[in-house]
Amino acid sequence: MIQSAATLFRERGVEGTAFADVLEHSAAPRGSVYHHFPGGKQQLAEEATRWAGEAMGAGIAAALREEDPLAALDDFVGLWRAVLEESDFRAGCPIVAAALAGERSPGARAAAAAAFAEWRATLAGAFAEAGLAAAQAGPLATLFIAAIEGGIVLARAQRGIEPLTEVVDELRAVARSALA
Amino acid sequence: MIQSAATLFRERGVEGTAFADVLEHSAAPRGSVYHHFPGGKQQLAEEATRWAGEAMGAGIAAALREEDPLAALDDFVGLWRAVLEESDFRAGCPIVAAALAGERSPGARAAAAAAFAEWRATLAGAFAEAGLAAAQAGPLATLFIAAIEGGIVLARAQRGIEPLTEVVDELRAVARSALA
DNA sequence: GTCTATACGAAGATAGAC
DNA sequence: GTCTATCTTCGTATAGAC
Repeated sequence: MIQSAATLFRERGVEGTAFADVLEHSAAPRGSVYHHFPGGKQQLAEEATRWAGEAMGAGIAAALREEDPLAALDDFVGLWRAVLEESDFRAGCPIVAAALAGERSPGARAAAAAAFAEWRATLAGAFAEAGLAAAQAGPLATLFIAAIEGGIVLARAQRGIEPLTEVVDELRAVARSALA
Repeated sequence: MIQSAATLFRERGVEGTAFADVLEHSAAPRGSVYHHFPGGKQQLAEEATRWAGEAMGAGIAAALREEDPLAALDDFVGLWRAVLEESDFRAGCPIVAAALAGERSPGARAAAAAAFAEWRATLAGAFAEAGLAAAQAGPLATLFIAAIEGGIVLARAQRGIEPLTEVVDELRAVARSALA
């Protein structure tokens, strides 16, 4: 159910996703929602964001453990490319959706901030391991996350993969020159 | 009224903004809404997005006409910093909000794509004028837009300006080395 | 615990008077 | 053209039976 919520947040955003949609999508029992989520939609949004953030963070960490940052970047963007194209550019990042959720879901926003911070730390660690000074690894990690997320937004807007491709090509060049 | 809609989209997104909110914010006459916007909320969202996109595009073009890309970047981000801090990090980019609007506002999404494309062309032109090869100016412009928009999302999530500052510092370095 | 039914409010859209 | 009143739909949340 948390998983379903995260999936729907990708396409419709937090505000645009109704409780009934989540129930339908997850085929969960209708009557027990407020048993498991006494905090209502706020709580569901928060837990879904946290779950998605940690899942993606684990994926990032695993990739960076097995390969260098540049190879991981390619893999990661390949996944995004698949998500975008398979959804006809309707699906985006659930963490971005949560970050932009309004006052009605403050918990989701906080969970999004935590996810971004975790990703940044992981990526910065990998950059440092690859030889970058600590003071440079952090900001570079922020650039990577911001640019990729922004590239996904642009790709969704124009319903084409090119913006993300261009962003990643540029990031690759930046990382190469930074790590050189 | 279009202006009010764009303002509200910044904070609440397209789905999160109610018609009544726009009326209240703009102090516009209640009864004549469907006179001016027979297409309802879809039409309002589309026109507000187009208006905001053109206004921001004009600002970008004006800045790039008077100064070099690096100086314009600083000015532009200074404006964003003010918007973010004055709104306590609740306000973001209305074009991003429109890009993430669901199926219920396809016109807004299209207008967002047009805005991004226009900005990209303007910025790429400035990079070319500054001496960059045409084949490199376009992708670099995409990186700039994606990274800044992503930085704004990150800043809103963590309610702090640092992500945007870091992104811009990195972009400045990238542009310097590209234009060198 | 899970179900159905429903209360309550919000939001988009329309009707008809002025 | 602009107003008030209202219709309908939808969405969150709750109540009470099983």
